[in-house]
Amino acid sequence: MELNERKERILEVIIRSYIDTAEPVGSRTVAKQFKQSISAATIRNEMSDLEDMGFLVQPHTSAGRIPTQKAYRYYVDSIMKVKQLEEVLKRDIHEGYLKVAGDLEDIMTYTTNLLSDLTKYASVVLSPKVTWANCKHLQIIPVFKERVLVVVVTTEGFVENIELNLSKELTIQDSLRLSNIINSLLGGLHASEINHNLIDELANVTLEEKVLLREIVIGVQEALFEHHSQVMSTGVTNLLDYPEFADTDRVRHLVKVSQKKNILAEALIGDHYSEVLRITIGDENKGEELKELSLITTTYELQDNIIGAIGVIGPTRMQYDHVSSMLEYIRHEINQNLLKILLD
Amino acid sequence: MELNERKERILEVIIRSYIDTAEPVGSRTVAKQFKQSISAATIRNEMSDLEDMGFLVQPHTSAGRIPTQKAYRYYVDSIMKVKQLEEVLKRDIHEGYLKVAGDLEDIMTYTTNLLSDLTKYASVVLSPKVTWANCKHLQIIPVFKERVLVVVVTTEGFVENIELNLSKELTIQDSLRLSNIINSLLGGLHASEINHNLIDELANVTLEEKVLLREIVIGVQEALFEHHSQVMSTGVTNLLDYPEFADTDRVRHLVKVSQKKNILAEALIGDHYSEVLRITIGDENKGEELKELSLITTTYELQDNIIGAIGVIGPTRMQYDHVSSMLEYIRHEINQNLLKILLD
DNA sequence: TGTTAGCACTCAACGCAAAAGAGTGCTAAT
DNA sequence: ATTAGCACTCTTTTGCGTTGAGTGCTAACA
Repeated sequence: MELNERKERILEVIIRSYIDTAEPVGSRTVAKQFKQSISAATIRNEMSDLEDMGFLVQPHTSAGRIPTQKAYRYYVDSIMKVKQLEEVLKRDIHEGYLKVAGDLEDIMTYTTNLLSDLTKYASVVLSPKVTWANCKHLQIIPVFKERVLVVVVTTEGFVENIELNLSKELTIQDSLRLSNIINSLLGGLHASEINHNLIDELANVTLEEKVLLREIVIGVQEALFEHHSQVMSTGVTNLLDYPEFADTDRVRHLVKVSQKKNILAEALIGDHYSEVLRITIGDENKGEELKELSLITTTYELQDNIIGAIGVIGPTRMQYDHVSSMLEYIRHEINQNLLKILLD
Repeated sequence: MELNERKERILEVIIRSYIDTAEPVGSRTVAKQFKQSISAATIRNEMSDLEDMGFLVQPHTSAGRIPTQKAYRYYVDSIMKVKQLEEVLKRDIHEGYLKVAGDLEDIMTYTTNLLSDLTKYASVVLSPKVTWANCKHLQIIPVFKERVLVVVVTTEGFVENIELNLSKELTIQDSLRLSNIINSLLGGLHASEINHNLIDELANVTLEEKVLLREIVIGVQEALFEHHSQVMSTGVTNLLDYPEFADTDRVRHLVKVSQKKNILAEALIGDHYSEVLRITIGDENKGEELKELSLITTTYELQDNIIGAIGVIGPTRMQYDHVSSMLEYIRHEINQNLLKILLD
């Protein structure tokens, strides 16, 4: 749906104002922004049109108008421009990353806090998922009786712990030998090539060891498959400060959402087609729980593979432009930092 | 401060009623509980006395009275009796633990949920802290360049990961050899005996290896020292249902507290003198943030060492007796389960 | 002397109506 | 097509009497 220029400008003013104040916007307020070049009455007519077109609604007859989700969508698609972050801010952020560089977990926590601090909304960060396909090295450590700990290290240098119960208790020697067998396989082959049959055909390995190896490989594969990447989130308390979350029911709902890591993870994963930034507004969100919120997400990469995502959750009247710039830059910083870890 | 029997009974009725309803209690309400054996007027006199003594306050002249923190303290110390949990409930809880037995993390999450579900308050669980003193086995795994992962396994079968940056990159062989050296030390000595000097005096170890060993031991010790035990918490949303948290400011405050894991951890650790249960009411809490809440905590043990704590956070008008019974029994269950893991 | 009935008094809470205020839609003039 | 003017609508605020729960005091009573 295309709008003529004046309608578009009016819509923009209304959206901007509503994002700022959370108050319905009246024709006079809009007129003031136009410095008397158009009268309030004209704007009233235009606003009435915009309402008919589904861009605005009135909470009640004698109130101003507020933007609909359709309006936000139009704003995000056609009006808003994502600016570069100011240099000062960029520098500050960059310096922050310098301090945490090197440690993946630190980068992730720093990012989570940074996002919620700078945007004043809630932030979600999905840390890289360790997958069997990237497995480079593996270490088996006996913990207690038949229980062992398998530590998986990926080619990117990420680490994951998996606890398994085997059919037999291992000595330290056993565990070293088994680790060695798997690691020498990993040295020559790609992890995905290691399977059931391959283990059966190994030479110089007793039948008992084969059983254990199979238990371990399958156990690890299953665990990694089921294991979600870590979801970190902060800043729900930021959201509580906005008037739309003034009543207790909304708060309760919000707190519950923030605790359901899986909902957040799902929302963050979504489909990232070609665009870098993905913005979903209110109902556009998959989860029922996020219908009254907006989400802006982006991904981060290592060697052209998407390995995680970061995002910001806010009210539908979110500062889309500002948050977008922020995410774009922070995504860039993360990519740089991950690369640095890899090449260091 | 001692109260005569009648005052004590009146105070008890008022506290019970206020815990139930969160409404100020009037003389007539109390009189009804006494089945006309005392008149409302007499109770009014007694209540006036109790107010002078600091056990009751009036929100305003024409309202009933509500208990002060002093009253709750008196109730907890001198009136309340901690009953045994009903058998049915005990059985349910026990069966729940059977399902998660074996995995420490599962036990902890189950406990957290159980506590908040049963009490309808918020629960906090401090999982066992891995300390150097209990270190039984240790495994060094190269991750990337100079970065290594050290996996620590304690005598209790708990596991902790520590990432360190060493001064030199290790090969897999190096890391195995270094792990072996430390593990053979751990085999003969108690972990606390391993220090700087001991490493210097080792035979059959090159100077370079000694440097690395020192880096590792010190790095692990520092990391374990700084590493807090994990804090888990649920059920803040439960608290939002109570009328005392109806206004938004309180809610915001509450949500913020629940997110500050360190405050919760500190509150849980506290000083557990001789008593099993520790009850702190309102102002008695250390943190400024908990001044309007009450806390009941208890510890759990393994082989006579306190290794963690569990607790419930609620409004000051908390069901002290009920929560106490609950905690007492759950503590018992945890102890049993940990012992089972150890002996399994 | 301790207990109780009775009564005047206090004060939050509730309901209701009037007033204020913000904003619209319509009409008629430009 | 634009605009000024105005009646109309509906929320919000304010003020005010009413209600009701609960107290404290006094005087009578056991």
